Amino acid sequence: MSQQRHGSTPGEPDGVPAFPDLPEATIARLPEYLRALHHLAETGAETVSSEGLAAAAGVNSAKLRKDLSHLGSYGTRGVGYDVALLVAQIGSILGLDKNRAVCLVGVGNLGHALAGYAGFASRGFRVVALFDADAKKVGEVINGLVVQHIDDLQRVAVEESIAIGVIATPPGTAQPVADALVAAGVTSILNFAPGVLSVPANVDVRKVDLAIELQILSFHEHRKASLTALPGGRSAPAENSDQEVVGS
Amino acid sequence: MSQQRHGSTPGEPDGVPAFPDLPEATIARLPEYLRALHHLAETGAETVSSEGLAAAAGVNSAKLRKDLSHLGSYGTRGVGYDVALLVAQIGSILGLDKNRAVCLVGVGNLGHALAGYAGFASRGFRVVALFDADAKKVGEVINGLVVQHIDDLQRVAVEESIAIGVIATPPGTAQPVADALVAAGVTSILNFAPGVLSVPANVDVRKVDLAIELQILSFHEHRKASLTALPGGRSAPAENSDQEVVGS
DNA sequence: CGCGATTTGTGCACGCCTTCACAAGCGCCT
DNA sequence: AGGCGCTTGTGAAGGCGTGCACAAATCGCG
Repeated sequence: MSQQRHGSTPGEPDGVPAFPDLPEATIARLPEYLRALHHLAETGAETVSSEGLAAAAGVNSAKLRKDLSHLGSYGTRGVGYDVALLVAQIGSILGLDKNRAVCLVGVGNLGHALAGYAGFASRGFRVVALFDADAKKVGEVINGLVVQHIDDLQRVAVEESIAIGVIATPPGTAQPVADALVAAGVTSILNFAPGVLSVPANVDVRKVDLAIELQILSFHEHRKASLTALPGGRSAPAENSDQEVVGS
Repeated sequence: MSQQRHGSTPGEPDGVPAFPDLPEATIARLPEYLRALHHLAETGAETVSSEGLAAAAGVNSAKLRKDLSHLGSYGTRGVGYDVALLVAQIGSILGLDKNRAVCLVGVGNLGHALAGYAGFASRGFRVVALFDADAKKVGEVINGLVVQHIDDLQRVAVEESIAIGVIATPPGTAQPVADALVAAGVTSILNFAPGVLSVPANVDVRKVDLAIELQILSFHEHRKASLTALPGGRSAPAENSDQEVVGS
């Protein structure tokens, strides 16, 4: 601290700088903090200690304090953090106050579910368009949105100024869809299709592969099975304590 | 190398030890390697170089070699890796040859899609049971499986020896469901509900939060927007090259 | 007004992971 | 048989992230 850090950066109209050098690991945890803070706010809490918020978010309290210190000094020593202030700050840093428009490509099994997922709207995202390559799906209404043909992607993306695209197509068509999204000006992609996408350097891609998650669990299952096979009896597990989350 | 490393560990009936000390980061990448290898095998490739496989999996070739070296010496210098052998080895290490039984709790929007997700069955997992607390959902048939009431979880889990459970319920019921899974003997949980689960130390939990992924993308979108606002004109992006995946 | 209790913010050390660079090994060609 | 090119496997260095432990700061109370 000793630095105020509250002023705005030149070129940034609103009061919060963009934090270009925030550690990636911290960024990945901010949404979790935000969720925990919202939950605390609903219970009427005015302030939280780092210990309390850390427990609610499932992390170490030292890590939480270090993460928040990167955003500036928003706590009061001896008291804790102001819940409402922190909610506003983190939301602003994540750019959630922009109410970002998102489009979804591929309304198959998974895409259908994503189109109706309530968790998106409740956290600052608006799904504004659905696309599919299958003519039989075009025209279908899902959650109040009409499925459009993928050929209309470019036009709609520009009209609605969509910057984030979600790919929920079969693996084979993921790459051409990504190319189309990039051509339409999308600069962030969330990909649910297995496989590696090739995109320009200025486009960010995050991948979610449901089968990979299960395979990682399977490995640990395999490991646990071979451990309990030999050593000095460990049938009854330790008492219920805190969470053990594997991997990242 | 210089060590053979191919023999089995005492207590491990089959030929592949459980690799208790495999780095977590390596484990998380093995499924991606496996997918790339399957793809290569379909195209008829007999062997792959680390460079080629790394490209197909979207990672650095040095990282790939170090990862594979942890599994033993399965490559031939001057030639590359035997695709079929590597597929078998990684599959075995991940425990995918066990054809693991998985149960899914919560057949709402997302759970419905997961129940029909083809990617599970094609990669060594069998969804053998669906549960829900809503009496109106019980009895419904999804993808050939009948939705059962959550109260039957314990009985069914034991009958089918289910070790992996997937939670796709609303946030509020995730913790009781996790408790029920643990009580039924499940030792690995894949959680799609936002929030922190508390489980015994011997149970592994992996979390997938779709909204968090979008929020991370939103941050980078925010950052990019404030960067292009000021500096020496960067409107046209760099040429299409390799992927830039943000975060982990 | 001063003091003690409490909690933040951070310097520091440790460990994990990544990346480079190269020696060791293998196959092929002559 | 020998040499040459190619590729693996790995030692070492650097960077990042985590967690401890403590100084600095704030509040409340006597």
